[in-house]
Amino acid sequence: MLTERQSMILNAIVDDYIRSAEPVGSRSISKRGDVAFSPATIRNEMADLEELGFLEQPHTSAGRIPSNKGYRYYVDHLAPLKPLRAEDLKLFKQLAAEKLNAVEEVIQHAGTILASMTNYTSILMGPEMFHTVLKHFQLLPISETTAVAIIVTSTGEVENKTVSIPKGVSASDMERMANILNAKLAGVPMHKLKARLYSEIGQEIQRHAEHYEGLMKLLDDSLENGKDPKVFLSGTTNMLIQPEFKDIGKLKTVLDLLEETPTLMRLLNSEQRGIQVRIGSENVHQAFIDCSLITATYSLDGEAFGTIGILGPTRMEYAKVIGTLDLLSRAMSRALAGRYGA
Amino acid sequence: MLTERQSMILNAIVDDYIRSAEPVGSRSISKRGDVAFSPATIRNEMADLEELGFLEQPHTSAGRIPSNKGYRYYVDHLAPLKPLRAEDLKLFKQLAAEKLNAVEEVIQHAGTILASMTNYTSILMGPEMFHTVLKHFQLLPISETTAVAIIVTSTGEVENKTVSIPKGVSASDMERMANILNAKLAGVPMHKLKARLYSEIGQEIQRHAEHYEGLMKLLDDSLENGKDPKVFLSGTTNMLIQPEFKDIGKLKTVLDLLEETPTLMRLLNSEQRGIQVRIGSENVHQAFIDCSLITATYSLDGEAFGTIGILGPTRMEYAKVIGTLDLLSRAMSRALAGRYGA
DNA sequence: GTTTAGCACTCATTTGAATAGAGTGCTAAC
DNA sequence: GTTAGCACTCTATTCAAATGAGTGCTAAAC
Repeated sequence: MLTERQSMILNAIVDDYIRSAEPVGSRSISKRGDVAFSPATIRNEMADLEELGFLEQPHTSAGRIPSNKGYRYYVDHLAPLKPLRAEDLKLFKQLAAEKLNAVEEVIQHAGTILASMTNYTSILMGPEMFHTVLKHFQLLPISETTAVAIIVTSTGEVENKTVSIPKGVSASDMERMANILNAKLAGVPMHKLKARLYSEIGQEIQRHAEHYEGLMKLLDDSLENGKDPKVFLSGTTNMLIQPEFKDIGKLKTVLDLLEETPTLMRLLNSEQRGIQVRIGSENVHQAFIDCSLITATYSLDGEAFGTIGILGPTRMEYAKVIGTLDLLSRAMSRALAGRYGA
Repeated sequence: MLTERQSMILNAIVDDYIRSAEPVGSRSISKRGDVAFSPATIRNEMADLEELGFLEQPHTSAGRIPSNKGYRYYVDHLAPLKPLRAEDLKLFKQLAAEKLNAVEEVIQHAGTILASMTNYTSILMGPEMFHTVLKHFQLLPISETTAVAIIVTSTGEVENKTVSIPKGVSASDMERMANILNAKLAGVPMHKLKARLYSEIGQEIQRHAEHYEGLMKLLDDSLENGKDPKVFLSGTTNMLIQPEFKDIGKLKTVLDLLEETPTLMRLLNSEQRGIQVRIGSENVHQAFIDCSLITATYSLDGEAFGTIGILGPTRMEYAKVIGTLDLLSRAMSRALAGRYGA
């Protein structure tokens, strides 16, 4: 689609623009050395590239900036990942070495590493609960009217929810319930718990206790939580240092969206494994129109998958970020592997 | 210290400035109606007030703005709290009515209400653990090498921590440990748990098991968490809409500090009960030099205290915020009262 | 003695014109 | 096909003048 030279020039422009955040002119490209043509020649090519939609011109007498299409081409034809700097690698090693026990700790730590290494905002999602199974269930009375339901999953995560105790249900009732649940539901995937509760536990409970309705309500409530993976953010304030967000309005739109966990989850989610780059308007959400979101997936014992991502301006250091995400997602998969059997 | 008239004028200036964020001149005060003097008279008083340190002048030909001392006077002589708007009261009623079970849910919800009502940033701190006592302890093996320690407090909060199992410790060992802890430490205040572990549980464990060192380490680790109250933020992006933070540098300083939970906790903490106003440099932390922090305490069954606070620019709607905090802290105390016995 | 009208003065902000500079597009020469 | 040269466009900068909000002071009015 593009000639060798056009490709080189586009590459040089994107590179330059990523560094400087200023429209780049023909002269500066010519001087870079890697494209040994005169400014005039480069100008001709730039005009063509603009016509093809890879470049844009803020105004007639300015240099060119990459369009979304331009970034897309750049990313798709990115040179092989360059190795990370030694100091960055050290951080990864630390992650692997550090004795982090719960999955969530690993994730959170990875998030801060990611944000500090890239100077962008990191968004990490815990593993989907698809392959996570119930390890232990407990129902603990706190007062006359309330109890705490505790769910421990195979990944070591502990979910809890306070529920109210229906009238007439005694502490021993609850203990029996918990025992039944543990016996019948341990090892069942989290997202199937509720269905199993009705299909298998229902009649059991009817046999053992009187307050069928109340108890079922209690258990149903107890299992309510813990299906949705959590979202961890780090480095949100890094957004402030990007010149494209010196406009506070734009900034607020983005930061506000970052607080909306459910929307964020929808944006991060994708069936696809591996690295994914969404540039500018490729992001469905209006608020991310000036942002690029790069995500990678990590796995937990090759089964459950989680997502790690970086959000930055479209003018993002793609090469570095993609390389970092790639390595970190592997590092995470490694750090998590084997620790938590299903 | 100030004459009646000076006081009125200062009041008018602060009021005006809070609304407009612009230096206010003698003329506009004169036209307000509540200070029926000519601009010239008001100018004289303003000059005096400036000399006394209550006002400042950005430059010679500008109006005056309140100094920290001016705000302080304003706050200390604030007119009796005006009643909230009907729609705001409705939000409070909702808080009380809604069936929120865990203390943390109540706090979090109160935080969002607070932020949306005031358009500032709300900072809420859970009740200090001073009067919270241990309700239940559990140690649950997850894999060969790791276990989850679960601590349930009298307030219904569930803390959990993943710990590694020392070599040679069996599942039954752990079960016995948990039983001992429950028997001996239930009802003990959270902040005393560790001390009691060593003073009372030590020899007990020595008698029952072989791996004394490993077990003590395990239990010590398990109790590590859960002493510190949590901090909840809401409406951080409201900071962006304040004109005083259109300077991104300043903004970042503040937002960065908001991410530092421990520092935040230190800033919020105070022995004092009731409402407290810290204006500008009265805040110890450099980052809050242009901010005011207003806090109120709520109680949980009259024993444990938590803090709710609002962070905004020094040019803050003090009357409204103080009124809101006052009512909300009472509403929270009410909403929490009686639900969670010690 | 207190209050106020009047007025000269100050200083930030706005406005507009002139200028500089970066970069382009086109043409003609190499 | 490539490049030097040049006219042209448009933004950003600079500077001076105009604007206007607001003050401080003085002298008159109450």
